[in-house]
Amino acid sequence: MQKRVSMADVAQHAGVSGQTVSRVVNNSPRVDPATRARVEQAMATLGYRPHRAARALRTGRTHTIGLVVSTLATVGNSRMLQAVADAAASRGFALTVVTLGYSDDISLAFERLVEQGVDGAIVLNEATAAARGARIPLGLRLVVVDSLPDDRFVSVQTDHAGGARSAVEHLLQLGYETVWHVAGPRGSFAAEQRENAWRETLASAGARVPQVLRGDWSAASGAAAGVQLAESGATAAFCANDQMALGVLRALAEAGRRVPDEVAVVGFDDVDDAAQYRPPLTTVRQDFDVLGERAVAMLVHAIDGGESDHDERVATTLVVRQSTRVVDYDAR
Amino acid sequence: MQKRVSMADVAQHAGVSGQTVSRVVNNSPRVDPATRARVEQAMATLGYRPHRAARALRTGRTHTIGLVVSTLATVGNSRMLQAVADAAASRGFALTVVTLGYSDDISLAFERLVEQGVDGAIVLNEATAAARGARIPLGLRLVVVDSLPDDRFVSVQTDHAGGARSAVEHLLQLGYETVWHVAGPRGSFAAEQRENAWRETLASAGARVPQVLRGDWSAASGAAAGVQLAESGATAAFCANDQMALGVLRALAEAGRRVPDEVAVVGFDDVDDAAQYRPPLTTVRQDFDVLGERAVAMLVHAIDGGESDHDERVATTLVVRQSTRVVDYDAR
DNA sequence: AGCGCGCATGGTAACGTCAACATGACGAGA
DNA sequence: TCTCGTCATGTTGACGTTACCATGCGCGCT
Repeated sequence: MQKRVSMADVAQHAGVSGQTVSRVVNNSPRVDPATRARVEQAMATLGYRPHRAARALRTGRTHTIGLVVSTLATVGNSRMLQAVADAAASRGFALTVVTLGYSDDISLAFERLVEQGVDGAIVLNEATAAARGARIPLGLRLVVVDSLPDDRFVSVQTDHAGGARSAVEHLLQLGYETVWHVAGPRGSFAAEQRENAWRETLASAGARVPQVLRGDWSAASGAAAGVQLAESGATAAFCANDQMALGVLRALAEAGRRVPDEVAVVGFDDVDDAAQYRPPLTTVRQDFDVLGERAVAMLVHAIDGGESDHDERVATTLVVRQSTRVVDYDAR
Repeated sequence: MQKRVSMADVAQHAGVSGQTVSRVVNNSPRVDPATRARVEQAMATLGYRPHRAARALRTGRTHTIGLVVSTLATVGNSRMLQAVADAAASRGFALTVVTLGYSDDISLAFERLVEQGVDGAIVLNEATAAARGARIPLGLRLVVVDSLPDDRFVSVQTDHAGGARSAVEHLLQLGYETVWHVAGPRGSFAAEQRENAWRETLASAGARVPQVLRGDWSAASGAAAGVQLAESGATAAFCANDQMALGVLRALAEAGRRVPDEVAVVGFDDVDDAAQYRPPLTTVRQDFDVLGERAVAMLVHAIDGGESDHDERVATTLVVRQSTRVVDYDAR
């Protein structure tokens, strides 16, 4: 690796001072167009790249944001990661990823981020409770995705309640007398929101509220819930995510229940695979790209010293496929 | 944010020079145990954290590695990302993620990484060809996952050929006269390896080699291939990944073919969901954790100035589930 | 003509760290 | 006793950048 090109090199080559080069790099208006052109020419010739570490040392800003994520095993988290990565890149921010691993200790993740000198971080975490209790290092700007509102940080969330309501109402409108629910794990904000909305929608429609079944987002846990659904004679089920719905579909098939003829199933997320489940899954689409984009936008705004906005909410869309169908009264 | 604690502060508090603090931080042996204890005490009291940017500026090492990934839409890539993140964290390296987006231009990704000053990078890229042509910036240490050997970088790969062979042999041993193949996209190293091994295994068993079908790793493309499989009367199919197998399973079901009774299906990857496909999928397990761990280990070794090792290969395991079964000759 | 002001540019120091060299104390061997 | 080597520690400067202040020039106004 030959010696790296510094501002001083560019300055000498262009016959100006280092300070002027700095001004060109930072788009300062106080530069004569002719000089600017000369400097830019020199930068191109020498292949100059600003040195982020030096800049960070001087300014205290690293132009790097962190992403704290509990696990990438769920497809939703992976999709969010990609959305966040792209949004950050388009703003010239680097993204560094920290996973929680088995430890639920989010404080540890914060420590790491501070040490790495990120300007701020986005938290994507199932464990709402953990985030609440955690000590947030002073000066660490935070945007939390899917969390209870908190005055220590700004949050962005999918409209889980609205999405769940649309799913349950869809099933009720098709003629089912009630809808069972396969919920996500306790302590997950998203899971709680979806479950509550499911319960409330049933209640306000005057429908019976069955015992809630609970999984951990994995397809395997969905299958376990599916066995129970089959045993309890459920005719319509709303699953808190698509992967659990996959497990439910398999369990129902093993129990000899046909979907949608005997049992209707709805998921949440609309992951790519959902259209290829058997049968293709009716589900509530989350717009991960918008969610990631908003999270980054709000974080960068905060980093630039802007006021903390209000919290934001992103709408969902119900995607109807073949796992739900109008109840055929004659056939029953 | 109050002023950050620097070495000078610790030095003053402990009554030593900054240099001695530096030595303590870097575990230099030239420090008296008593002094070391005093300095460590001071660091703890003041809550000192080394400033990565300053260190990077001085040493030229950022203790950060980059991950270049084409997309996170495939479950395999997400799993790799998690494995790499954990392996990097356990070595005290930060991980920054760069996605390629729509552009196939990996040189652009390299530029970004160099600018961010990473010490090295791991490349996870479908587009083998793109990586070959790309200009690699001088001094950027590289470990490429799943690529043709190249003397400009070290590589780690799953034993795609071995895995594919075990899948095809499994089917042949069950009694099928031949095995169809749903391949991954052209230009993907992994896809090519699996396809070639499939072809060779059939050939050396004296079996007919059917026309290859091709997808793009997505479940939707698998479904398209599944339609063709049904039309051509295939009785056994080996899919280049699990997600395409999911699509194949649905297409076969729609065409009225029962799996495994009429058609046997095998996948590749063993993603978490595969056990909940209908029927549960026989598949070739890739050990993503080992793959990620090895990639990081080799990269860190290279960064520390070690010699480039030979390329490495990680073994696979065939996981037999219900999508394959011994051919029932009587029933045919 | 003299004065002040806006504008382009330059000089200098500092961000926190670490490598290289310098210093000083102490003990062993001649 | 003198010298030399070893070890713990201190001093200095530099990595590349930018904030702050200084400089000098030209122009318009009194």
